[in-house]
Amino acid sequence: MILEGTGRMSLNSVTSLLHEQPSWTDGYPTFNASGSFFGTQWHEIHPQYWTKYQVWEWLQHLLDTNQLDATCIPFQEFDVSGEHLCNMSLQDFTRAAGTAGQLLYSNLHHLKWNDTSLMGSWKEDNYFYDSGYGGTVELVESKAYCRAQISVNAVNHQPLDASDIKRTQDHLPKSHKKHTPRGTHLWEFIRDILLHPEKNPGLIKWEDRSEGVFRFLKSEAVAQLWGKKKNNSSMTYEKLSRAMRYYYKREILERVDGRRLVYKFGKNARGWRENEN
DNA sequence: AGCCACTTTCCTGGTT
DNA sequence: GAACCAGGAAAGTGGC
Repeated sequence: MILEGTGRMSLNSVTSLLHEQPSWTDGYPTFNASGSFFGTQWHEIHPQYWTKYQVWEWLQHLLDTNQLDATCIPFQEFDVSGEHLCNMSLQDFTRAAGTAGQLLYSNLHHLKWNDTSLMGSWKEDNYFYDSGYGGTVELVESKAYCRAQISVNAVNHQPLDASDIKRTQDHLPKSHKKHTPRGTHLWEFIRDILLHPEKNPGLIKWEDRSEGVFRFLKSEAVAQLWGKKKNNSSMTYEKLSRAMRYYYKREILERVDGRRLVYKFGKNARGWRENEN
């Protein structure tokens, strides 16, 4: 699993995470054979024993697999251990995360009562949301879908199955079904690194946060991370940047002249603004 | 099977 | 000269 796009955490917790993870200190994540930062992945053990970081991973996994907007889950409300998490009531979840709290509660409930040895397959199978392509899905529609997922899930009190997915998709406008690749697109991958720099520090930074201007600090490291995500070990910044340039025409990115490694989000890029509703 | 969106790969030529 | 930028052309990939 590639660790991209995490939630917001307090500076203290981020600092403690950095201390917990020596391999992180070079500014570019390294992975052991299981692909985990800490040796044991969150889905391999009972939620009761999750560290704060694993709680965080679980939240991120829900966002990633369901292609939910990062604003759906307030990460700062979940700077807690697995034990604490398991003691939280539905009301606690709702208070912490609003409507998304029900989704979180249901998923956690499922994990708590299922054999952890089965979680690996569950983890792979519970991808029940494909985003629209190229950032053309309006955020409002995305949130409506998010609500649809939550309501279906809340009724069942278990992860959505294929029929749930079908049912939910049937309520979507036709445009949502046009092209629905799994996983994020390049611009979303870049956006998520920017939104959660604590996960991959020092790779890309905002130059002008409000204008959506950003700069690559370690261009080849970003390319390698992108390649890792796409299972392509020969990815280079040269090739990644070609894909970036194709975004100009689609207005997902705007050209920034004269500044090396600097790009700017365009009007068709979603989810990068601080208070995007 | 074929279309489509989205890259990926390769390239030439230009700029910093 | 290395690193980056611009964009054409074509191939590859995966969903539908």
